[in-house]
Amino acid sequence: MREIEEKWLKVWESGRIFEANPDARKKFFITFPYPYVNGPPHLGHAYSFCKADVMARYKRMRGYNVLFPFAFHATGEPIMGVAERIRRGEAKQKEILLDAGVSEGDVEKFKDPLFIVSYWREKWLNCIKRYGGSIDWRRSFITTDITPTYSKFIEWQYRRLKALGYVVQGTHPVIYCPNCRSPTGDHDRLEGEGESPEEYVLIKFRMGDFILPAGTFRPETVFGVTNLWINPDETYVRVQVDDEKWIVSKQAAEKLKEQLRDVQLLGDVRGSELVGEVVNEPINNRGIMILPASFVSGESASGIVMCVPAHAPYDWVALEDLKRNERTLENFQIDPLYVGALTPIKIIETEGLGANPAGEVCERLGVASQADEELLEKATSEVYRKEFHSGKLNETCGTYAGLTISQSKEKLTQDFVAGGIADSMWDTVNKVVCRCNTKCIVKILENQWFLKFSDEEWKEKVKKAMEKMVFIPEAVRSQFLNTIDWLRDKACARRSGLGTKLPWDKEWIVETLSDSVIYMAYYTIAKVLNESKIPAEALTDEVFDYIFLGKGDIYKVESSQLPTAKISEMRREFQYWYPVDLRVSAKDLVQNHLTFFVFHHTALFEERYWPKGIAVNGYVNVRGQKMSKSKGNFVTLPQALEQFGADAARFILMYAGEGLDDPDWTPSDIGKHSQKLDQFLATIDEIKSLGWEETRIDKWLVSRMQMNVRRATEACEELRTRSALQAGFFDMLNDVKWYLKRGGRNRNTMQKVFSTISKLISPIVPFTAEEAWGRLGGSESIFKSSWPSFDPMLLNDEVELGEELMVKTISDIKQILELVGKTPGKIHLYVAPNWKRKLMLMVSQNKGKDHRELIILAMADPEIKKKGNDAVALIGRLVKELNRIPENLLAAEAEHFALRHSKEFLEEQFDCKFEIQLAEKPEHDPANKAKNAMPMKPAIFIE
RNA sequence: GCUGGGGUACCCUAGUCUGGUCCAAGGGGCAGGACUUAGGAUCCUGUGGCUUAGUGCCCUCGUGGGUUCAAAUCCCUCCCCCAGCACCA
Repeated sequence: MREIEEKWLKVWESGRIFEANPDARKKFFITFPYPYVNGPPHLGHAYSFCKADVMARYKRMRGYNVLFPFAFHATGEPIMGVAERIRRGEAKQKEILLDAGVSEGDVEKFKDPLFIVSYWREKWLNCIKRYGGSIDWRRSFITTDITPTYSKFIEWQYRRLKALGYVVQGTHPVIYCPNCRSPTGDHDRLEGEGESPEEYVLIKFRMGDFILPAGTFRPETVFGVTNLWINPDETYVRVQVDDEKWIVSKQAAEKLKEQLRDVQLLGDVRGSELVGEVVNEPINNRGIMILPASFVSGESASGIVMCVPAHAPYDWVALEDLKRNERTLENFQIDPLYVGALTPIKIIETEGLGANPAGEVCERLGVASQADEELLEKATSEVYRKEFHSGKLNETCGTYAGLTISQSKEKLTQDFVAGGIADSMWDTVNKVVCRCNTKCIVKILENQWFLKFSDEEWKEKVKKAMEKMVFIPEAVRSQFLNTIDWLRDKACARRSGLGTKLPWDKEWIVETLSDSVIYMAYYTIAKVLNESKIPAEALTDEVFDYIFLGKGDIYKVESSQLPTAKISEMRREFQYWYPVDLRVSAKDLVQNHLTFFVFHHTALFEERYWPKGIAVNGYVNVRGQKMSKSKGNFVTLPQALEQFGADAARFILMYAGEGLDDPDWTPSDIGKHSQKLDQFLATIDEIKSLGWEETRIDKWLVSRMQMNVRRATEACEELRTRSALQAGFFDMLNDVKWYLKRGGRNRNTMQKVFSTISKLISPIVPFTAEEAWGRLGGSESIFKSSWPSFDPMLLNDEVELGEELMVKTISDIKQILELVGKTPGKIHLYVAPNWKRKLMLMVSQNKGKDHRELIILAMADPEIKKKGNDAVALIGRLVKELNRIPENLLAAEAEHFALRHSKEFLEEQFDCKFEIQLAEKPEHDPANKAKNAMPMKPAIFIE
């Protein structure tokens, strides 16, 4: 197999058959997201890439001029991170590299980020080539200022976006590590994965000059507040916040400082000192008491919580606990009668919940005390869910009565804030800890650069683009549309890492997801840039404007030192290749990269250059599990190639899955499959020894082939590679098997069938297909031949039905033989008469009519009428088995002919004599079996 | 939690939109047989249970209900798995 690979790689390379230049043909531009080169390709890459390669090869054979380029991504933090860790001599990092196959000597060189990039680029390049990637390598490049022309391109992109108003400066809350002094992304966290900043509403309770802001997500509950909770053991502080004096937990004060507040500390105060004080709630100015609760944490929001016992199980239980806890009440000198008199104030009416929803649910679930955290969680979510979905605010809530919870939330918040009785602060619901082991907070970043994805007009444009786009599978469309809706402004610049500097603010580097969205346009000109060694300085904005936007006059693109011929060549390339016809990627990029890709295109390019299609696929599992280094089932592409070879790897992956499913790679199955390919080649070598005799079965095979061609073609169009292999390979070969079994021996037919199979599988297993094509007599690459076409003229229903009849009859005979357990001397077959066929068709065409009607209908036919009771009995049976009536029937004569024609074959199969008769006038029917004959189901008698 | 995709036999999977021909295609595994000195490869047969000179019965497509003459397929409940949820590639 290895030699075959080498051989064809050379042919492809020297024939330059994947190098694409504009010509008169229709074009097809397909791309694969350039990989981030901080490691070797793994099976996940191999899977998505192969899908793209299959499409590229398929389209070539369909007559398209296909451009499939490839490049390498290096911007961002991780590569810098690796270099940094090697520089610091981290053993773990070194081990990771050694594991990935880096030699001891090279590891040292990983101190240099540029070395890392070139090292992995080299590995990738060789690997993709050997894998059979049909790439035009002349257009390759590496991002970052390793390729200064690329940086120029990105600068152009951002200047254009800024001019359009799509890059703006703004403020934004992020989870932030005070120690690292930088935002803490999900993967940078020891704890709190998936947490995001949440905005708490702070309800302002007054206590003299001071405000105690209680944090909540449910501002409506202020109508049902009975008291405030404070943790007596926490430290609180008096602070000046902007122009008000607040009391909040110590931690809250620190957080507020990072949230664009002017915070001045005035002094500490123990939580216990606050307990027993009375505050005024802001709605009706009722005085309510501050009571102690251990479940309140200073870490969470303001450290002050409203108690709403009617609707919050925690509050209800805590209050009940407190009522019973005489010692605590005494300690804090709280009047037990006062506390005892606190009763839940119900503010939400929900069907199925009574006067005290929280209390009732707690009682039902058996919550005994505050210590029952698990049960309390359950109770909370139950009450919340019911109230949120079907609850309505009651008259306690004044003008808000009648609103549902979801309706009221936003309105209440707005009104309260406007009325000065509420404020807000950001925090995370659960604890987040940075990799450096520091607890993170929410910080509001200022003067950050954003892509204005929230812009409604922009969103509309993207939706418009997507309306016309092809999505493979179609199911992902809704996912994209959803993404557009929830997309908010996206920070597009960072302070550190590799990449292109924001042209107008060199402090910032364009963030990596934001510098990789329109580079497909760069591919179209990369050939010229690479081959003509065009210097970066020559690529001014005017040049790009002309090439990509058709703006300006080529003779006036003066700021550039470029010859006009080069500029117009690039313009031509762009105009020819754009738009991108299909972008192929795994499903994890849907909500980010792929959506951004459409956003940027709609912002920058003319409508006719907007992307035309996106194909999305699943994630490769290995032995049923998600691939991961820690599970020890991480498989790199070089390993797979070494072990199985390119075609076997491609075959398995493409057969493993399609659509959004996660394909599975199970090494033990793989050897089997690569043998299938060898076997395929071996069979081709045997064709030479066949003769020229042509029979009915040749017609059958050619007829069957038509449908398989059609199915395989349809599957390729939609990148359903599994189905393509099923139809184009497995089903075809199964038919060949039957053909041979039935005595098919025609060299022409076999040549035709095997050439067709070779073509159908060539996008998936290009090496094997080339080899097969060559052995079948093809003189040049199979990829220069054209895709097989479906020819309805070669379909032959009668022959196909005849074979179906054979298969069924054989299996029936076998079944009987098995039951009887005797060796057959002679087997008689009786073909059903035509009136049974008529009756069958009549019944199946009159579904829904009742028995009587059918009988009347049947008796109208003189031929059937003659059969009288037999016909009536048959109608009864047919109605019962309505769903089993085959759609296509052979006439009795055709059936008789088909069986007689295959008599020898049957005799060979069962090693006994066969007699084929018409059931209507059997010559020999001692067991009276002939009457059982049914169309497509001859009666059988075994002697 | 939110959004999207899923759960089919020993395993991987097709079928679901458009209900009936579905005990449910295909591949793998396993078992038996043929060929071979043997192993490998290849080929054939079998792979829910029962029953029978046949075209039959019962049980099965995550769970539990419902609609229908008829449900893997349509509707509802619940459970479980995967991806994404952003300043990170």
